[in-house]
Amino acid sequence: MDLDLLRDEQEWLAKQVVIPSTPFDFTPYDILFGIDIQYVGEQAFCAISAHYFNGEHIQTFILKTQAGMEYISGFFCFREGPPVLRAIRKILEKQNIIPKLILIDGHGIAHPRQLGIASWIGVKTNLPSIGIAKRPLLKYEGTLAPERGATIPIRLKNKVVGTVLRTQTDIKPVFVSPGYNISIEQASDLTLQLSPSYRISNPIRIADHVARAYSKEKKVAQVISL
DNA sequence: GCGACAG
DNA sequence: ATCTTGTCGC
Repeated sequence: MDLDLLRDEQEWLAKQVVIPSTPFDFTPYDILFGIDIQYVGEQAFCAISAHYFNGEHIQTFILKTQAGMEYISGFFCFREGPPVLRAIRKILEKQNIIPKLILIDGHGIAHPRQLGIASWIGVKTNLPSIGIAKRPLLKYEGTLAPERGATIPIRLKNKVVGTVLRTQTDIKPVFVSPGYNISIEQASDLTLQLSPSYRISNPIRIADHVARAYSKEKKVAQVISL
């Protein structure tokens, strides 16, 4: 695998990433997607959970497809991106559902080359996206207060690129960064809103659950196969 | 050279 | 991410 070439590709795509400084006005009945993948070897089970911005669950979709390549830290977008893109395109054309925002496991611009999986998806689809990771990729300073809603910034070369966010009191935080076309602050605010009960946001949590079940050959009611 | 390393 | 046992809690 030619990592130098993939690095060039990431740097090229990073130039196309737009991060506004002001929030966008979403409507309670705009639609967002929560996305997660489970792997069995190179088989990828991609689940997409559709929700309204008020949090209400609409529908869940599943697609079994091939991983983009092996996993290499820092190059996750090339493994997870292609399967996700296939699933999104199938929903757009076959289900006629168009999201206003995408939430995905992993980082956005809080990445050494500012091109995590969320940014890759955002650039490829031209849709606003947020990356929410369970572990940091960049070092950060400071101590996070124990209460739900507490935040501290994540910096890259003295520039703020994301937020350490505590979604539940006394529970480990998550690491939020914009993927594409959404502000750092709104990315954090929306993530908190969409995480009413658990550490992981509901849309991603449901996608994780469905992808996990299908990766183990188990069926889940009310899931649409793409 | 050594350690660290999203999912 | 996956590999794995017991265990705590709703």
